[in-house]
Amino acid sequence: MAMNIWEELHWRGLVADCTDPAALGQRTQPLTVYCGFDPTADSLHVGHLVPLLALRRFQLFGHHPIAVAGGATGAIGDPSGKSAERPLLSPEQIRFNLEAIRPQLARLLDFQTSVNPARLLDNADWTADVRYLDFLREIGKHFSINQMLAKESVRARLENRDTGLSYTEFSYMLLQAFDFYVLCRDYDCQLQIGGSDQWGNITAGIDLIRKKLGRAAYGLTLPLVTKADGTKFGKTESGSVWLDPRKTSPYRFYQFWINTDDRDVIRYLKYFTFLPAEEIAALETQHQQNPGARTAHRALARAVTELVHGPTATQEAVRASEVLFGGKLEGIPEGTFREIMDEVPTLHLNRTRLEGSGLPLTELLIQAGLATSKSQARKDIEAGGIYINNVREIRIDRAITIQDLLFGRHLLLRKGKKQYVLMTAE
RNA sequence: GGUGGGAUACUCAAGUGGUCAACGAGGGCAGACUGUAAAUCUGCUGGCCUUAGGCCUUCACAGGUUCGAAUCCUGUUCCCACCA
Repeated sequence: MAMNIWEELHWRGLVADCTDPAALGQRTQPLTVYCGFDPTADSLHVGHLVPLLALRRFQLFGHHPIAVAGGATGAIGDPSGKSAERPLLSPEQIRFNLEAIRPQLARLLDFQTSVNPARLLDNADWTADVRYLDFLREIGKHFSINQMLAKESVRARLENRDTGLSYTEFSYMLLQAFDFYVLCRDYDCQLQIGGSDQWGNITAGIDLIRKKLGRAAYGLTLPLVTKADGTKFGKTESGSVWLDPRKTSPYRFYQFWINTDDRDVIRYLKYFTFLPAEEIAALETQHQQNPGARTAHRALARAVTELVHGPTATQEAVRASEVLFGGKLEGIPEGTFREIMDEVPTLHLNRTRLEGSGLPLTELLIQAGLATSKSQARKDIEAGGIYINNVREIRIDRAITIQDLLFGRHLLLRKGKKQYVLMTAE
């Protein structure tokens, strides 16, 4: 049976809230839907995938998606969900971030299809030249301070006397409402989606549209991605998981998904992949019968990595993972090492340092970033947490020499279960 | 402006002259068990030295008292509470 987008979003658990589920659920006509992405960093991260993929889901069901890169809103800073005032980004930084984010937004949407091609817009295009007085008269007049103060996102900040809220960030809501209004007026956009923290901003836009255009517009928020252990989604020891392969390699990206908590994996398959319901149901059955096989984890990691980094990079990430976590390194051809080098963090080493008595392992660990100090390195070795070429090394006075190199040039250092650094001696 | 209280390691939080590199909790790292999961248990968690152990630098900042200070005194900065 063919589902519509609303049923699709529901079974995936992607509807956190909706302004008018009845009206939207009955709509069969294609709809124009938008979501904004502010250039707060020089890359999107995994948290952005939910709304971005949601746009794609709308597109797959025949609707018209618009991704808005927030050149204007990014200059102000959204206070929603933030506990403290953020420093303003410099114009150069915003421009730089914007250019980095655009291709990432473009990558997951289809701009070629003739029926409902995606659009990528920048809200600075219709905001930058608006004069302050005009904005206050045309837009600001429609906003009631009382209502704005009542919004959760604002109230949370006002209740906290320490952090407060600047007029600038307070105004963010108006800018986003203005975006929705312009998109509705010029592109017939009637639906805005966003994270659940966007509810206040979205409804502000809906109100503005009703007052200025006398039209009905809708909002739908997506759930905040949670983790079973209560920690924040999208973070690892080394920080955020980015979509930019230069900031988070495809290997690390793949590993991030592989390491998903058992309790979250099925939910994530629904959130982050386009796999059909039957396939996810099958994976769920397999997962419940034999969680140790990690079939669902593999499917999740592969699918998401493919979406973001493409099949080739995914193949390499899978390959690297199989080699590194497959156990013994014996019998692995050198060519595989070369492939892995692009995926795993790699350190180049001057060959002469390994000659003679060699380089102390403790120092090497520091250079590789696997230890912060010599004593830490020593402790890790003593605790049995250090592996050379996947063989545990417990001698703290161990030195690395040319004899340790695989194929005369590679050395695989490992700390704990899954922190690998590949070293190459030249 | 007045009075009182506070500032301790990644975070919270003990410690009020020596036994303090500093209790405890959380977090982090590692180990065991497993499945690159969770839970549980164990060890580590300022730096340096090859271990017992030793050395160096830390308790807001700058000085001082003392054989000896995170702890006492003086000044400085910043926070909080109450009163104006």
